[in-house]
Order: sequence, then C-alpha cells, then structure tokens
Amino acid sequence: MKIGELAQVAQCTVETVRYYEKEGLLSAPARTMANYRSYDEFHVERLRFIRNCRALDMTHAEIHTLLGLMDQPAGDCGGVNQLVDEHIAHVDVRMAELSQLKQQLSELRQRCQSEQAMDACGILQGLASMATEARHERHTHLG
Amino acid sequence: MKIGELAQVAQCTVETVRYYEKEGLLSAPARTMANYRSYDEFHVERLRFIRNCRALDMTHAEIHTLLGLMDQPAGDCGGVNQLVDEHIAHVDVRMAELSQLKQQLSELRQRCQSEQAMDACGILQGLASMATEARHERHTHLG
DNA sequence: AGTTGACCCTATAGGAACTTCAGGGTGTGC
DNA sequence: GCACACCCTGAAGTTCCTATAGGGTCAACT
Repeated sequence: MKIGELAQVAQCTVETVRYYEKEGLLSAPARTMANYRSYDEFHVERLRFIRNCRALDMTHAEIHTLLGLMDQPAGDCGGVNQLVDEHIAHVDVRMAELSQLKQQLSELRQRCQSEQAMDACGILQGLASMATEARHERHTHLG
Repeated sequence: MKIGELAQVAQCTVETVRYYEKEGLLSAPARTMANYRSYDEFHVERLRFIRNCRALDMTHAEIHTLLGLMDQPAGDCGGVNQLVDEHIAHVDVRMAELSQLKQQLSELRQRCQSEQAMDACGILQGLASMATEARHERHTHLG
C-alpha cells in the first residue's frame, strides 16, 4: 500500500508518516519502481501502535523505548510497566499544576467583575502586583 | 540598571530578557556608551507583568494583546476580562483532556499486573488494539 | 601595566512534534 | 495530450525559550 492509504488507516497525515520514518520510529519500507514507499501489514500495525501511544501523549523517546522493549520478546514486560507508570506520574504532575493554575486564574478573575476604567481593573492590578516567582522547571513533557 | 540586575529582580535569565525585546514584548531600552542596555523602573514593571502572565501560562500573543489593551487607558477593561476568561477556558479544556488521558492510562495499566512474557503483556496488547482515533486538533496552547 | 573574572554584546543553533512550502515527478481517466 | 490526484525531497516555520560561539567592557588585584 502507498503512503496515503497507510496514513488514512492510521488516522494521521502523509507528512507525519514520513516524519516518523526520519525519526526512526517507523522503519523505511520498500520502494516501487517510481520510488513510491510501499507498506505492508507490519507497518500498519506499527504505525497504529505509535499513533495510539501518541494519543496517550507519550513522547517519541518513550515510544522508541517501548518499541525497543517489544522487539525483545525474550525478556519480560517489567520495563513496559515501569514506563507506563512513569508516564502516568507525568500526567498526575501536570494535572496538579493546572489545578493550581486554575485556582490562581479564578482568584485573579474575581478581582474585576465589571467593565470599568483600565486603571481601576483589578485583574491588571493583580497581574502587576503578583509576587514574581522563580520560573519553575518542567517536571513533565506535558506542556 | 543593567540587564543582569533586571533579570534578577524579575526572576528570569538575561537571555529571556533579550528574547522578549526581540519579540516586541519589552521595549528596547537606552544604551550606555559601552552599548550595554540600560533599564529604568518602567521596564522593571513591564517585565514583572510579563513574567506574571507567563507564570499563568499565557502565550506571548495573549500577553501582547493584554499589554496593548493596558496602553489604551481611555478604554474600559472588557477586553482584559474576556482574555482572562478565554484563558481560563483553555485551562479547563486541557484539564478535561488530561483527566480522560489519565483514565485511559489507568485502564491500560490494569491490564498487566505482573512482569510476564512480552507477548502476554496486556499493556502492549492494549496499545496494539486501541481504536485508532483521529488526531484531535489543539483546543488550547497548554500542551 | 597586565591580567583575572564578572559582566555585557550579537548571531546562530537546538529542542518537540510536527506542519507548510517550494519545486518537481508519476499515474490514470477522458 | 492534458488535467488532476497523488507521490518525492529538502528546507523552513511553529513556540518559548536555552545554549553556544566568539567577542567587547569594566573593576579590582598584582
């Protein structure tokens, strides 16, 4: 099958497929005489797997690790379990961060209830007077 | 004051300050004879404001809009209120997304409770068999 | 006077996961 | 024979910085 068909069954764009190949997530397929990529069922399964991982917001590095583990059928799946546990921890961290953010934003929003003069706006005053915090490092890849 | 001092009071790096100038968030200051940037109290307040907005995960575009509104003291602050409301909505959307993600990941994690053979791992089976979903467009800038 | 070290300057590249664009080749139906 | 959908490569753009290279400035110390 050609790249357009593959992209369609995996619900992504042609460009994304080519990008995954360049990144080493999806192996380079055979080529037709016209130099078109020619995929088989193996590629379909791989790409589906990758897209499912991405739907769960895993990074390419995480997916790469997972694929590497899968390709060693001799071992046990302890590494897989650990990776998923760590990923869940990332999600938890980000949820906590957003929860705090929402709290701060709600409090800020409370400070202006009507459309008043610009220099009386409690929101602008709040943004000007907030204690300047040190930038916090990322604890997760989840924006 | 020089750039190092400004960065320190605003809790960011010197590189970040120069970057904001290039992006048009912070106006270019006067220069000393040695071509050093020379900031005053106005810049301190602006930069603090910007950093506070960033601490609330606003984008540069949002901050730019906010600064533009502030600089028209004649108008009312309805636009400010609207921007903050929309930003809160972004946070809500992302929290809901992450909540669903966490749910899916927890269910996936349930499928493998021990370190077993790779091809028996319920997690890998789950990732292979998940219904491939169309990639969802971003509803928020909050990764 | 010479030199160390902290600070400043510009310009450029990198990171994540793509998307978009420019410029061109291929295959099929009318 | 030509329109049109599809394929190709390579490079640049997106966001918000961070890091690096290669240099200038200034104050203090020897």
